[in-house]
Amino acid sequence: MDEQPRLMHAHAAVGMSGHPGLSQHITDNTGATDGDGRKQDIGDILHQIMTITDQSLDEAQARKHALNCHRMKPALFNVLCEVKEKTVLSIRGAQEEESPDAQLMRLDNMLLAEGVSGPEKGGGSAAAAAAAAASAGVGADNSAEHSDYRAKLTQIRQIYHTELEKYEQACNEFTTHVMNLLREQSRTRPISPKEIERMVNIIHRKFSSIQMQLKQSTCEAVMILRSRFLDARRKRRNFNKQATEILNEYFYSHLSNPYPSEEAKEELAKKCSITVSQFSAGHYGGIHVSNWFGNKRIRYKKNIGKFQEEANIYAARTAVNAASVSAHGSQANSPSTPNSAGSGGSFNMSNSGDLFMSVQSLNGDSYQSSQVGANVQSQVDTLRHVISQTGGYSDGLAANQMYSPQGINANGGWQDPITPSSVTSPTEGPGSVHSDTSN
DNA sequence: GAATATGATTCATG
DNA sequence: CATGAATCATATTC
Repeated sequence: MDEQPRLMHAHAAVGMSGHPGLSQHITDNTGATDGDGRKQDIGDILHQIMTITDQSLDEAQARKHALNCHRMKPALFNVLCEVKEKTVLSIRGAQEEESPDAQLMRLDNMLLAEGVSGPEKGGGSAAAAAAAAASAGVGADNSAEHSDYRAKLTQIRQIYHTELEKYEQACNEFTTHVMNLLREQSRTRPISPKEIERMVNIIHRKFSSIQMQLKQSTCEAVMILRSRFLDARRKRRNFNKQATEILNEYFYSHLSNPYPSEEAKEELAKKCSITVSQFSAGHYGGIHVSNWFGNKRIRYKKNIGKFQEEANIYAARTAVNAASVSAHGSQANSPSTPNSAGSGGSFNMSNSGDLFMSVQSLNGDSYQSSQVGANVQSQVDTLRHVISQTGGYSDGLAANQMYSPQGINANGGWQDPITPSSVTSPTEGPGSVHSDTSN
């Protein structure tokens, strides 16, 4: 393929030689002699070609037609062909690969992840939402909370798609137009299919760069939208009363082991979100419940006294529930163990109360054993609370005593449930309470 | 507007 | 990876 250019020098020379006399021989050329006439002819043609862009459309059409029919046309065409081939050769190879490919990929991925591009709303929304959620690192929240977000996203998606379509259409139109033009021109000047293809490629590249801009701005819009909503989500929104009550209920009725399983969390989340009204509807997920329990545990432990009242309240409530559920057994109204009242204030204080020892061991068992144990434990917790309430509620000294967090550590409450052996009285002084509750 | 409550996040740990 | 602990940042309260 590289050998061709050799032949062209001659022709090129002819073409070149025509130029100098170009402007002089515009007059008629009909009866010219061989040498002079041809030269003049060529000059004329070339001139016409050169000036064709300056003419009006009709004129140009007419001229074009005239040129096409000219007897010199095939020869000139050949010349052009060869010159072209040469230039094409030099042009070829300058096809740089697209560098913005990576970026485009990123944009595409993001759009896909955001659910902007990709499958349409219908079946795709779930996957899109999942992808979005996954990318956001936020659990699978329900859609209620995000309806606004969804709506805006849909809006963006629509704009994006219409624009994309528009671009696509424009691109196609333009491409076909150019192709037609080139095809038609290929009768006049040499245009290889490959060249047309190249042209189309160029056009496509141009349009794809436009598309990239579109994608970029779409991404931006989505980012802004999301950041806004993410911020909104990040902003603290308190659980409403019902939810906190539900959570507290669970917490205090499982005080000795306030670690809800995944299912329990889910259930709690569901329960909360169901009983919840408007603004935070659907804002509950396992994550929130986990957060809540995490915070609750640590804060409870940090300052048990502060939560005492609350504990009593919820304990009583759940006790009532438990009672109603489990036939009887709510004779807790009779605080048979006054001793336990004091320690009862702090459930963890595991003083020397036999009851608590047994309870603890019970707990220890229940950790490993099946749900039966859990149930029993729950009941035990409840009862404990009731006891503490009925017994220790009146005297404030209980509240004072329960400040000692040693109870938790001592009886291993949450920390080391499996080894109740640590129940043995702690050597640690009660003074450790105020370790750093300064917050 | 400071003080407190509280949900979320981050980081270390086992 | 779930949890505890510390911390952040906002909401609520006074």
